[in-house]
Amino acid sequence: MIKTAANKSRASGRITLAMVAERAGVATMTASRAITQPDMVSQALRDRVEQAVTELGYVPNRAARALASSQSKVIAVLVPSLSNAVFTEVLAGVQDALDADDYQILIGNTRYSDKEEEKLIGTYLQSNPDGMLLSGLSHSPRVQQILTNSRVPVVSMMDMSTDPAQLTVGFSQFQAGHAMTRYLIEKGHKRIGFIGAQLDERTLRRAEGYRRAMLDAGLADIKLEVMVGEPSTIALGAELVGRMLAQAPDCDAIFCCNDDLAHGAIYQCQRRGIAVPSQLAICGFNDLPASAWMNPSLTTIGTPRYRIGFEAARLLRAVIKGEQPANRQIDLGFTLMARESA
Amino acid sequence: MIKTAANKSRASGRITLAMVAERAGVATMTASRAITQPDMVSQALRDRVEQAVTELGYVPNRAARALASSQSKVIAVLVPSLSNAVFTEVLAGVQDALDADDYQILIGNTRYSDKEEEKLIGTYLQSNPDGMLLSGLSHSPRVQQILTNSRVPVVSMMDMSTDPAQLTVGFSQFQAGHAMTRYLIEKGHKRIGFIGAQLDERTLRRAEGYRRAMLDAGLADIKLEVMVGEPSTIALGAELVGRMLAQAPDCDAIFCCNDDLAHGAIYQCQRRGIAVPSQLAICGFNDLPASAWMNPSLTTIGTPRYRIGFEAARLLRAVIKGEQPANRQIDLGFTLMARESA
DNA sequence: CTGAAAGCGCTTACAG
DNA sequence: CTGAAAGCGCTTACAG
Repeated sequence: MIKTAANKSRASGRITLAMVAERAGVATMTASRAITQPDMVSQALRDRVEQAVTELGYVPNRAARALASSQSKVIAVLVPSLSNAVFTEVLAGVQDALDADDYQILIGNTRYSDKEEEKLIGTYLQSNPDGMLLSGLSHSPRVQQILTNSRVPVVSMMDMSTDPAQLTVGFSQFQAGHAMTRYLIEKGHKRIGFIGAQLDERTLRRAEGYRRAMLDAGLADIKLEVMVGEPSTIALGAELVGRMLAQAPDCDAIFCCNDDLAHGAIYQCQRRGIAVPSQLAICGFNDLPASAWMNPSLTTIGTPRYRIGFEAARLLRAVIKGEQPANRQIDLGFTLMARESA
Repeated sequence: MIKTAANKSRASGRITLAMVAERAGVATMTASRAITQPDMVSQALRDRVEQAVTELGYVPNRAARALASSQSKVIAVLVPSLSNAVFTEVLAGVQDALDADDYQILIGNTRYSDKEEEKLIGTYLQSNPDGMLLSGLSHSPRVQQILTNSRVPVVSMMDMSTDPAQLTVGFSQFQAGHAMTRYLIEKGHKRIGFIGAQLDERTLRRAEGYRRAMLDAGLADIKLEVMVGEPSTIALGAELVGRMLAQAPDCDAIFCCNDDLAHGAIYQCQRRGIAVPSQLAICGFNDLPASAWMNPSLTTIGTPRYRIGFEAARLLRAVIKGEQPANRQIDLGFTLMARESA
């Protein structure tokens, strides 16, 4: 029967469990168990199956397993960027947390686009994932609808949610933006600018924190904001510091919404002969590796992105296993790194 | 029959093609065709199926499709690092090249480990990928064996191969290392150090290029090499420039095997009051974004990593489709970026 | 501990 | 252009 199957035109040519079973002289079922639940098979048969597996070079077919068990062992992770070190560290945390569990991790890059996110979620849903890890809290209505219908467990990463039902791991982007602004105010700065790019939800929340602090201190001025939708780069930071200075020449400190922009701002100041921090204080957000090393070193917010990925994956795994997590919202906090630039 | 199926305990609860077909009043086959080969179905039936799909919110089951068609529509990509911008750009190229083709891209991070690579390839083979994209030419014998047995098409990225049978997209790491060293020699430097970290195959090939040039110029000296297995970081570059200077105090130029190390070296020189390039010339490899902007700007080798990913994916796609590529080895070259630091 | 039967949700191959 | 049957390679649910 196995041989006939192999002769039929639809056979893939791969070694199948049935072939392994035949070689080991057991039923397919037993071969299956010997591989996936070895404890339930006698030592003797287990050995014979293992040997057949080795001799034949058997590789299980994941599609067949997924179809039969309706368990895909797939976890999809969506991040808005792969060129941003923040998210590659999130991914590293996710991978480390799931490493031993035989999960297949599907990494999706939404490129900061709701459309891309929708497309990726649609594609990934075809793989019937056991769970999903999403970046951010804000998703298009369609995405929310699709997610609800699919009944796939979802954990949101990066920011804290106000909805207690939502599973979330991150820190408050608003509070971090507020804390950095308070730091600059307490240093005696009065004309504190904010440079924001990409304008993703995290940047917008940081800007809200900045505005809250400026308003409360009576320092708010719309001229002190430079917001652009382009992706954050060093080159853009260099350009925007110029724009800020043109727009608010008396600006004495700039809070950049991330370190890339801040690096560009500092390099630009160096070229223009603007002393940092004495003439212009500059700070960033995320604490990338270069920030501690450059001269002047960069004052910034340290963010726990590796741990966000790690804890989010643990939380998702627990939920997939049917556990009721004690804490559905995990706030990992942030750290203000006061250095030379501000 | 469909209803009974839904009542059986093994049903997943998902909407199936059979349900769509029933709703549209056609056979499952026709529903299948209406979705995957719409041209082969009459307008009337196609519309009815489409409507049923929408009403039911049908999502195709990829595992079932893969199993029935023995076509996974999966392409696996293995890179040694996700924190290294070089490889995230390679991935961006791969994604862009495959974007329209409905391929599912499996991204694997080998962390510069042969063991991890072996493990990932084993896992990915379970998904019966249509093709694989690998970083580098050097793989463990076991991996080569597994790959050969699997008969999965493979394209190697990053370096050029001497084996004409191998599908390869990249540039010569050896020649690039050689060119940078020649540049420093022609600038009049005599005591040119080489700093290498991670010691992956690309770094080793660059070092060989350096040695060849030094040897030919009669400048070779083992004291001028600092090679360590740790991952490349800015912090490590800062440390190793100190080690180089301790080991070869008369060193007048340093070729760092990548930009991260070079950045660290420059920052360290700034802190120690060593003038770059007048006292010590420093150059790197890869031309990361910061390299053009920092002060002094970094002399380095520009590498076409986005295009490597893009062209490698195109080549793989062509091979999967059964085409005979005109060129099995695509050399994308490199560019020496002469700037302020050397 | 072991196995024969049925089924997971699709597509292939063949007819009509 | 349309469809009934069989099969992809595994696991579940039941028996023994």
